[in-house]
Amino acid sequence: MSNSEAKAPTNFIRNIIDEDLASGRHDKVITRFPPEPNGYLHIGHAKSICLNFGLARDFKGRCHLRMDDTNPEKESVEYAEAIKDLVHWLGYDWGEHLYYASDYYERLFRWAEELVEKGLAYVDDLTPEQMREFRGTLTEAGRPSPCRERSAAENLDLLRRMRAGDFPDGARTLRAKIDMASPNMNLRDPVIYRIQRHHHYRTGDAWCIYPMYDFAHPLSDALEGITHSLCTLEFEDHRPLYDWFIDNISVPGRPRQIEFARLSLGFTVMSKRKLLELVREGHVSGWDDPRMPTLVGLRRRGFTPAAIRTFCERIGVGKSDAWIDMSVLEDCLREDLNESAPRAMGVLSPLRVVITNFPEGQSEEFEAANHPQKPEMGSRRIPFSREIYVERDDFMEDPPKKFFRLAPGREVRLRYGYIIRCDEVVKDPESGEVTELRCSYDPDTLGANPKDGRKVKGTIHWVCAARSLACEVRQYDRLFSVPNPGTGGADYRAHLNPDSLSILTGCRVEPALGEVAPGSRFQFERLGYFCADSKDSAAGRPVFNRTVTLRDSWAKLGQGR
RNA sequence: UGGGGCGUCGCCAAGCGGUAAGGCAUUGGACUCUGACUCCAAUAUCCCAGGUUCGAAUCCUGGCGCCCCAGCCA
Repeated sequence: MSNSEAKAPTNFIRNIIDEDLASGRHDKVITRFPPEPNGYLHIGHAKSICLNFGLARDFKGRCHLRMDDTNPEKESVEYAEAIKDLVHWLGYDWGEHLYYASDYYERLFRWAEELVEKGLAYVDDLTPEQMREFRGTLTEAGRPSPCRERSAAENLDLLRRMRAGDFPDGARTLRAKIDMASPNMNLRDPVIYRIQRHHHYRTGDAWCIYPMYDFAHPLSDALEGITHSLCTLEFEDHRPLYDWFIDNISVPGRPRQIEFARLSLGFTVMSKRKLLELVREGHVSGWDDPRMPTLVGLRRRGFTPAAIRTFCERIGVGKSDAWIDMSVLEDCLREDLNESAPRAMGVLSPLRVVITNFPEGQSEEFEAANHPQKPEMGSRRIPFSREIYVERDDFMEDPPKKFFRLAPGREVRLRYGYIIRCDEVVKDPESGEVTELRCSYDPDTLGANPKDGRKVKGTIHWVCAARSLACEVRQYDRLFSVPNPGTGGADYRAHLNPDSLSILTGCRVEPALGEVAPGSRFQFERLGYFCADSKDSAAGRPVFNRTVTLRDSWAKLGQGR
């Protein structure tokens, strides 16, 4: 990892860990990333991954990857495998410490029995509706279930029969016996086991009862020797319950739960439910659609793991609801890509230019550096001939002030090549559209400034007409047109940005780009960073995704495209 | 009107009684065969009101605002 990632900024969790280490409460740091394999990881998960694995790295501890798979209805191996793949892609390794909550089912069940034996849990016969009624409301205490005072022996028998399959789904639950009048709803005798005959992707049909998150999580943490169990803010209210289980069950460890604010990014949505809907309803092409905030989507878009790591570090960790601006992510990306991406030239919207004083049938090759600041990245040869393509946006018939590009009578430098002057503009007689520029070049300006001292301020990218390659380029923009989709009573789908994808087919790139490997990234000079699509790009027929544009101070002036 | 949190520059975020770090964004300017990169420069008195103190963003009191909780989801 690069130097810029070396010094992680401090945050309240690091402070807590420092104190725990100083006070002797813990002598090591073991964290865990506990995804439920019921969906694809997104940038919000990346924050948690970087936090947990980053802490473990910095404190010389370790971080476990644990599938929090306690709800067979929603989970699958596909998701679990994708999670492992993406955590690795992000640059983290759990070593030997891959765990599954489902591997703890037997142990968890024994702990449930322990609770029953201690008179701290009971089997309840209430229906879901009744349970809701008995639970009370935010301002009124709940009432005890008629089953609350069953004997330990009866409860133990009932619990075992629940496991044995003696009762239908949903007929009974195991509940912790805590306090039906607690102002904290989580303490009003929470359910810890439910009967649910559903095939589990790992345990198959071995179980017909499954533990709830609140029960399984703290115990799994304790079992693995987790010292700091980090989760998001909405679990703050669950901490007393988390501690209750740790306090009342003979577990081997004493993990500490700490909550932090989840990540919210502008102009996108992050909930698994919404992301799933976007996929199912076809608003995007799939989980890996380059417009999705999923890690598979970002990867396909061309994001680098390092950029995402830097981002997670830069946004910090706190307890206030944080809305991060997309520009922070984009800046991290540009910072990384500027360093690592080789330069190339591509013309998105080609405009034919004929160099009238350059001999027909003749051609030249120019030497072009692959990176302006990094000679070690080498160079390549770029073909040039009488006919070339330049970007349509780089010509204006009636240019405003400070337009340093082509215009009638104006001179501009061809990147790595000659200075040319626009002598004539050819238009379609019917539409009036500019179809071609006739220019002349100054033969003395290759790698040199004009001898007469005249200044040519603009440099534009271009490509040889004959020796360039046609290709498709997909330009992506934000998926939603408002910062917080779904506000103001509207359905978030109403805020989908209709222009989030535009496919350009007549693009031209320099010939060297014909055989690029899928996934490889380039900076198309003056345009942005692009990567060969991992699915649709093929040898001789490349397809590029625009990862992110370059900063464009011209566009900022409101003059640009 | 129950409980749990949060409130420092447009967006994040340090700060933990001693006189407001940093990043992104923004605005000037330098440099430039990418209007990129890089580089300089500019920009807050800390939700409000009282109080304690020589001194408070940091402590106390009272307000105000926002978020979360009534799944046999996680």
